[in-house]
Amino acid sequence: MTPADSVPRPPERQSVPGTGALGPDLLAVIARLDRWATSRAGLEVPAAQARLLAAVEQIGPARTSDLARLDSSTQPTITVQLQRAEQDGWVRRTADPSDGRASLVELTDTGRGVLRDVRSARAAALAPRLDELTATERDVLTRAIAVVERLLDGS
Amino acid sequence: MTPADSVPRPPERQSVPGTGALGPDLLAVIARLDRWATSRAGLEVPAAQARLLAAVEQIGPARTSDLARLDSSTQPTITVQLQRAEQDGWVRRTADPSDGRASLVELTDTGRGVLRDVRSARAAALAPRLDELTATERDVLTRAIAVVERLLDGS
DNA sequence: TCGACATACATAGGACTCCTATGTAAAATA
DNA sequence: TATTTTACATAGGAGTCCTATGTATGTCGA
Repeated sequence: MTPADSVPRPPERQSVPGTGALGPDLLAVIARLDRWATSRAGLEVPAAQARLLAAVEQIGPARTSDLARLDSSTQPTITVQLQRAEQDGWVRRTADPSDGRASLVELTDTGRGVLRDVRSARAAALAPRLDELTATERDVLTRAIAVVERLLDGS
Repeated sequence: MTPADSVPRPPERQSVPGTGALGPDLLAVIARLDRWATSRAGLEVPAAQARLLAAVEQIGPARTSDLARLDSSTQPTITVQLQRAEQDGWVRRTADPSDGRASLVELTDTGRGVLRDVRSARAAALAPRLDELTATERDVLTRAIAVVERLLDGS
């Protein structure tokens, strides 16, 4: 019988012992940062379009449903966003030679340019604040990015 | 003279020397994480309402415009969200004794309960992935949260 | 080979988010 | 006290994103 057995425990105060409030804190702060940066970048490109372009760039010629999965979205949502992006000439769709139901989506040169512009607008919005951080703090952010990517790619 | 000094550097590849692609990378990954977590938490509470409750909790009895500023939002947006939250009994508004135009918003007990539930749902959504990380990785995230908070509070 | 089921995408409808423009009343100021 | 400013409310519209459902193609077993 270990001492722990005889000590009455207080009720569990966290549903997930070991991680504590890390999850909610992390989500709260990223939501704030997301809104902060979005409101400053003054993007002319709708956010969902920008995310779509980044997704297409990342997984190359891809199907609608693959893009939906990458973006934690749904197929109908991506279908509609793809229609807009195609109309704007930002992506190109070709029939999938191996599957008559599917099409493959890829960026056009225009789309690549738009994506580049979006990224530099975001960089510009955030840069002044990043410059005020210490090198150590920036390093923490860099490493955190890698951690979150690993967390997201877990499945 | 250190060896590093004698090594020819490649040309700057980013338009923001010193910060590199940190800004866009950071924003891209947090947007992904935000969507991922939101889609899994299966919240019954709309996201904007949850953010509002957290804001009210954070700055206590507060005015509409103070809440808007905290959330990088606008006064009309917060006004509407407050109306919903008040109808649901999540916040209470009292006249500001020192200013007839303003009212002070605070959480009700119900609102506090809702906020607690939202946080535990988010914690539960993220916990399995956080548990797969190493202690070092979780520590990086904890420190990154503090860094981002400092960055956001810069003004 | 044909029917049944699965898969990939399209369409429809609705809830939610959030902005700009503008109105109203109270406060502050000249 | 007249003017301007401030705090909040209202209106309208663009965007986001989901579930439900329809259609066509692919796949598989009888």
